[in-house]
Amino acid sequence: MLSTMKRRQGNTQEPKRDKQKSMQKLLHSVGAILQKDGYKALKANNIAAHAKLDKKLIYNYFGSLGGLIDAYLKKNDFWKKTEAITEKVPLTDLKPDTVVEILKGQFLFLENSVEMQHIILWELCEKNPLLRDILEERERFGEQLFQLSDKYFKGTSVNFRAINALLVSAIYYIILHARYNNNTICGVSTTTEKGREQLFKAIEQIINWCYREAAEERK
Amino acid sequence: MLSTMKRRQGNTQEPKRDKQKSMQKLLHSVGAILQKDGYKALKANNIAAHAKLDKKLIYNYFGSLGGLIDAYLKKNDFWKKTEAITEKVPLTDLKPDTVVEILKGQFLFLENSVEMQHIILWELCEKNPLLRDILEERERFGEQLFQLSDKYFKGTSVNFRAINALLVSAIYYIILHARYNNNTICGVSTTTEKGREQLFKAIEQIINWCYREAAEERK
DNA sequence: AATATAAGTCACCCATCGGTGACTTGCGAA
DNA sequence: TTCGCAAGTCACCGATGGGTGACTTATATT
Repeated sequence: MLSTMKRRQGNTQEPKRDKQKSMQKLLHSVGAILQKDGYKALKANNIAAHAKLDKKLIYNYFGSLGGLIDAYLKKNDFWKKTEAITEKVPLTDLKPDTVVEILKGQFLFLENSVEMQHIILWELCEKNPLLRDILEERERFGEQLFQLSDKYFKGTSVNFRAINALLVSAIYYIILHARYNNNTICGVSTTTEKGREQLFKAIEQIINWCYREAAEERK
Repeated sequence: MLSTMKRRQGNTQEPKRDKQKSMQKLLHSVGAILQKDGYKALKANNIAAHAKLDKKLIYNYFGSLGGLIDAYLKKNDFWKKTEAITEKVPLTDLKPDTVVEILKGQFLFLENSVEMQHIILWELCEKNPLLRDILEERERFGEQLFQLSDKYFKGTSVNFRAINALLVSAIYYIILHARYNNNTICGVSTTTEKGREQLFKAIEQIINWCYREAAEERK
């Protein structure tokens, strides 16, 4: 006992057989593969090879391939990643500029997060209760934001939630579309800086129209 | 010779070995499977089983599984299916109501065409030159429409193409999303009649804002 | 009726998939 | 130092994937 303690503390070498570390490696490999090749590449052989472990360990530790992937999805709260966007903006009011900033932030975040793209694509392609949980969490967070905007639109003809649903959906589709099809949508390039500016400006305009319309009706 | 002719004409039975018919069967099965189970189910064994033919014929007639699928995509001009939506509307002018009708039509058509949903999903998931061709054809057709709207928006701050790019993208995403996730987006249900009405109204409002803004700026 | 050829059938190849039983080996406790 | 057990290895399973060689059979021509 003393000898093993000594050896562990004496040199920095870690034990070669560490269940916890192996589990972490597998979970990490799920994320890496998801990011690199998408959810379709999440195969037992792939993951084990990436983690440089035997695939048997997937079944020893997580029961099944699905168990490992579920564990990965549970561990990483993806909605929190999107929540981080709104950390800089104040959460007391929801002025037009703030809304536009949040939507732009969503666009830029999603554009840079290949992993998030794959998860959204995954949600569109397959029925998975865990993926639905992620979506519902995201909805709950969004609802908090919308409650701040209610004072502007209550009693007006502007359905601010519906308009944002359209804009958020548009952002999602456009980014997914741009992954493999670098052509245009309605003549607007989705991959160039110029096209993105056009889209941003359109979003800004729509949001401003919402607030203007609501203000006019309330006069 | 006479005997065979007689047999063919005498009874209505067709020859059992008909290359053209077998090819048609295979092509038709591609469509049927695509509609029923999506592009992921387009396997050689599946298609052959559905057509009640040996899978060898796929390779005899089309060279490969990909060749068969490509032949199917070439045969069916999918953009023409979406074009049919606009057949009822006049193509001389593009008033707000007409644009709204076209967008609503896109929504309803896509909602009912499972095959089209699968093709759009396919476009998002995989790189395929033939699928890109379909998209480009669709773009060319859309551009014809937008040229009719230029007189309203030229020289104004309204980028009508960008706003329509957002709305069309939103429609696509919302319908794909609704396939497996019957929850809400930004609090708006995507599967109920009520939610759809909210979205339609929002689309209508945005389009009207475009024309109003352009008219005001031109005064 | 005989025959050449195209149409269609069938068994089989190899790669990959998720998953497992039986084995070996390193670690920690006594 | 010994020893039990968990950690890890490895060969292998059945199912399924795309694809093919060699065979049989129907059909049109002579």
